[in-house]
Amino acid sequence: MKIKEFFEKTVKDALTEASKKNKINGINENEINFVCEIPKNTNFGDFAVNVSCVSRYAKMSPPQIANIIKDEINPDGFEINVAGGFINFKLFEKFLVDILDEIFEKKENYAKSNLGNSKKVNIEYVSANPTGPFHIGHGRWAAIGSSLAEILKYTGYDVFQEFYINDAGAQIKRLAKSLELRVRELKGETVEWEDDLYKGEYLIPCAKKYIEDNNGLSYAEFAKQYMLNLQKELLNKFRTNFDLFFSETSLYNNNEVEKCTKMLQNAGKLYEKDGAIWFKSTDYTDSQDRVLKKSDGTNTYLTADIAYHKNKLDRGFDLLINIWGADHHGYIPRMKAAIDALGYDSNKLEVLLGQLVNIIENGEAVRMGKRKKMVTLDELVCEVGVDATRYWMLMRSIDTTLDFDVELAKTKSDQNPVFYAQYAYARCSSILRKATEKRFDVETKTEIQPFMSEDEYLKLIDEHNVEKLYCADEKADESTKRLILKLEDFKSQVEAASKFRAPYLICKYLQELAFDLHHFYNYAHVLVDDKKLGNSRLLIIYAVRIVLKKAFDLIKVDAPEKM
RNA sequence: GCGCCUGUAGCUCAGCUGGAUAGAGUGUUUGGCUACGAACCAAAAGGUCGGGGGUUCGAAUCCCUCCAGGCGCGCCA
Repeated sequence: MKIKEFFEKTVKDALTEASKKNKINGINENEINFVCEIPKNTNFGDFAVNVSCVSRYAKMSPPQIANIIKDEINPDGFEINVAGGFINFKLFEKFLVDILDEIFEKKENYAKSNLGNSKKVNIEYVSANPTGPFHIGHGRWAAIGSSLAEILKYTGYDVFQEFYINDAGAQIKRLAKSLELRVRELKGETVEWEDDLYKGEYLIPCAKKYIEDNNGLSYAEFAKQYMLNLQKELLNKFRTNFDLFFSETSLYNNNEVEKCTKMLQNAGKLYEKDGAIWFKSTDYTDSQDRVLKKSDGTNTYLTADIAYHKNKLDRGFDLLINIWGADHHGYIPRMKAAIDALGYDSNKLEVLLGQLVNIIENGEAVRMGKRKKMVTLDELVCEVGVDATRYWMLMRSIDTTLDFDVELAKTKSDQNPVFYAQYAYARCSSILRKATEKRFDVETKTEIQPFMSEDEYLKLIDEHNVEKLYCADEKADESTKRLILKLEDFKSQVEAASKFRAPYLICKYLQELAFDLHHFYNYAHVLVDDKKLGNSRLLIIYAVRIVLKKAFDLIKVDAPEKM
């Protein structure tokens, strides 16, 4: 059990007891939820529970209530004091040792949970058109989707990751035309480009390949495959691995679009107007009805997408998570309407709306667009690296617009917070290496023997017997306690990241844990002569390293042994 | 006009299931390497939590309203 939950329960049980003894009256236990938190001012204690919320039922002042509850608690392993409406708890060493024990026992499974109860989740993200290279915005969805998938898996969901290829529709015709023009250009022709074509230079190498060997494929097929392969390569490099690339065209080939439309018709949700077929989405929460079949006989994007969502639901997923850009927000009601109209439960669709990424160049925001030259995700990754790019994309809540200053990212990449956290990991690794290496004593100018032998080290880790956490140094002891409590907090953070679909919480946690480690390092020398103390501190470093590694794994960022 | 998101330190952002003196990074100023990595740490300075109402013992947090910015409101995808 998490420490916070333990104290919440402790207080609640004490309240129940006090109520039984009629020391407190008038409470409705179901309505009282205590929240345990870490006081900002740690002089009060390590944890605190505010009991003021009881006062409105009990008609007593918060301090009175706090004292009554305090008397009902039998402190074991901690001490209690009351200040105002707060009951403060100060932990004894044993609590901290228990935390370290748990980490050593669970190792790379520390903080793992079954929150998701093996629920089958399909998470769909990026889903770009195969008409051009990814821009920086796609990088945000790739980073968030792939990290969220890791977090959900770690908290007990059965996760399936999917990429929807928008390979049908008018944009593919334009792509084919664009390739054709590039091919003709390469052959020496002078061609005329219409405004809505893809004039980006990325089609030139594609055209060269086409001329070399097109395998009998049409311009459309060739360009589609070429672009999709480029996208897959980059996703792979960006540590974003999908279980399935689902083609929109396949829905047409398998008649699924038509079948799905027919189902809507049978449900009485379609009508004809102005030569087009409309879906009566206003029967649900949409603000207007939507066209499924245009008057020229072709389907809209929505029509195939509805069939796609039906397909996903038919595959037996309990939950569909889609990551969409905020510009698609108006699309949610019509999709939910379609799911309900088909007889499924639209609550199974959960759309995470991510605010967009602004590119800042020379201090000005540049509007994104595929048809003009701009920084691609690939270029960015080449310049600043996968780790920094992923971290940058993840570290803010998806509710805030991300301003991506390309110049800053390129020239000052070592200011990226990811290095701060990675440094903490490298530092831990270094200390653990140093423990069994010979060292140089600067005063005596002699070599001194290693802190411990390899065998002793292995035995220490294996037995992980923490004998002495505290010394007489107040700063060292304080930083020790703080660091270990931060390790315990990882469980809460992973759970919250999963529950709120918020990978940025892991980044935030990494910053905090790294800070506590650096702080500890500054005040508490690890390899000290006091063997019991030194061994215990070495074990703390080892535990920190386990937790840092796991946090990095969840966001798919490297944890370097050296930097 | 309607819908969603945002407004907190010079800048970038946490905090938003209501609780003790509103936090971090960065920038500025200052101090700390002769033991395990100074890519670090410590200290100072920096705030009408966009404005105004309301709810209550208590509001950055909840409700109402106004203001400002972003995005959307297609027989585009």
